[in-house]
Amino acid sequence: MSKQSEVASQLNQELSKVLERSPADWILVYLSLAMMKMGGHRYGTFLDAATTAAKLAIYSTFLEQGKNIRKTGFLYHVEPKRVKAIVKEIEDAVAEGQSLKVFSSKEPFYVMALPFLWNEKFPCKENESPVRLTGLTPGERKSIEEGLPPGSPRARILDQVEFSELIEMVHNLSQDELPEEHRMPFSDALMMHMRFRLVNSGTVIQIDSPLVDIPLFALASDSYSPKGERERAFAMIDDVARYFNLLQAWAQFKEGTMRGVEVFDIDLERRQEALDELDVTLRNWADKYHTDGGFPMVLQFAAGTREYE
Amino acid sequence: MSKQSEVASQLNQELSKVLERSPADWILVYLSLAMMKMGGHRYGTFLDAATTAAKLAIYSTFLEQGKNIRKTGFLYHVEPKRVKAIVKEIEDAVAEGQSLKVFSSKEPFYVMALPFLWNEKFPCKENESPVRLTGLTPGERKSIEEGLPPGSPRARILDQVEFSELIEMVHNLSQDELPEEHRMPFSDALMMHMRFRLVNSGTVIQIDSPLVDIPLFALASDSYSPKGERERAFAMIDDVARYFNLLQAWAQFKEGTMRGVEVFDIDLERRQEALDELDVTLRNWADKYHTDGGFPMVLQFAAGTREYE
DNA sequence: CTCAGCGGGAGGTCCCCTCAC
DNA sequence: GTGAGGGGACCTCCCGCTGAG
Repeated sequence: MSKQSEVASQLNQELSKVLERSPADWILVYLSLAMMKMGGHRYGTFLDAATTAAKLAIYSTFLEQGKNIRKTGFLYHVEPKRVKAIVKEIEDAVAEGQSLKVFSSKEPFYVMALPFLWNEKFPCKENESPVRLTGLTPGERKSIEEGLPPGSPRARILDQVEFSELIEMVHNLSQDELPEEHRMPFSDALMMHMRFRLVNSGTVIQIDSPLVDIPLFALASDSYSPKGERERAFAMIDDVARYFNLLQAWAQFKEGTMRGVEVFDIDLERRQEALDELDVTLRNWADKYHTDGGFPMVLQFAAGTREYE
Repeated sequence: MSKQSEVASQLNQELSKVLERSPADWILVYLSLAMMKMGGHRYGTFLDAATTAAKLAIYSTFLEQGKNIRKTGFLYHVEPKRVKAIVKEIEDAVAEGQSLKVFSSKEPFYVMALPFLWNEKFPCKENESPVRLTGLTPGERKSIEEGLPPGSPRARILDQVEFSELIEMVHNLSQDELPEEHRMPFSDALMMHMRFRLVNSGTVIQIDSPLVDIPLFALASDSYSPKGERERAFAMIDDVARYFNLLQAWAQFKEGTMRGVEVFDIDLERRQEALDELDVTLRNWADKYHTDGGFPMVLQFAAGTREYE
């Protein structure tokens, strides 16, 4: 964790040279870090989601311009042919339901669905040992079991073949929900990707026991819920999306919307005091004006070190 | 403006079906709308910027994983070959300065640079008429001049050929700053794109006078500064980037950082009162703790209608 | 001026394979 | 395991062209 933070700050310094503080670029970078590094989405998934967003911007302009393909194409430097294809793609998606390539969730499907499928396909009965390898003494089984971190759910420990089967199952399951056009066939590369991701996210633990010469895999978390930095990363995305939504209303001069930025310098010894007071003040403000059954409102705020100018 | 808002809200409703409220997807959509529709960036520019952001996430992980190409590739389902190319690309960019494809500014270069180049290449002297077409009576010249909106800068009015020349010049100027690898040759498609964008952004006005059978072009704003909805759209991007930056510090449990969301319902008659009070309260809070020469801090907030759950 | 179709090239994302350390 | 190389499939972004309303 601390190593990650170090690298991150080092990276930020290097990037400031390259990006030269264009705010939109920073938004994209923050988002990619959150979705790929924290969420574990594929590189291609991020690109697809971004492409979809850009297509929606094109479609939006297409409607505004009175469904004029050529004009829309000129405005964004896109071929009329391509504009037409994009419009058709989106209209089909609206008509038939989900068929655009989007993130659709904070983490990839297989990361979230795997624990359930694991217990379903490889159940571990009360009186059985989670370790089912042949040629092991009860003592050796026990030592492997005890090698697991405390709090691990009671689930069977799989060998590489079983684990690969499970991954293929969960992959096929995730593909079932997708439309025919953009399903991905299962491949070794995909398998390795999912395996690394599951281990990296802490959902699965890989055991390289000296007792057996093959790697074993154990389920590490039963119901899926990220902790700590990962959990906050997801909350961050939620907040930013809502905040963006609020500011968009503000940018359109909609009534009942307000935004503000307060820039100031503070004595570090009073910083925590100030933040605590801010928290209380805003809660009181919201409480003061709250009316049951009233118009739905939200206030978002964030305070911290000023890095931008 | 109102037509745009109508279409936008109609679009939003359609999109909610398709996107199924994944917050990261919404962030991308908001960003694409702001950069492409408001900023006037090309479709390809948005895709390139998003790709660059994803590459940076890969590079970041590459460093964290001890410069292990293969592992990085598995984590994001990217070929080792491609990882290597991405790493090289970024390291070259850091070493040699700017060479990644990014937005780099809120609006494309040519939109901002054109007014200056216009006055430089086609100066309009004090005692000359801005209209330089042959075969027009002084009265006809005057009627064309008076057709311009008030507040237009004094600049020569160009015919289609001159305008195209000017566009090509500003395009070449913008390409000079780019590295050799990804320069775009000038093309008719690009010319039409820039022409539509300049007119659409209000920087240039197209005059289809009945007196002449060819379209004329007039400069509409001298120093470039967007107004109204466009101006707010850019402020919005700034705000979101800073807010994202603050939340990232919060997600990493950095000290002196705070974020909050207050959800409440309000009596519509008291809404404006509440927002005004909020504004004053937060300004007072910042003033209260401000210390000259202290630690740099920023507070951001936004309040409005709650649409998300 | 708009819409329609055709051609081509370049580069990227994906997949698989082998070989040496 | 890792690095480094080969291959091919497919899609998308760019460019150019011509012809029908």
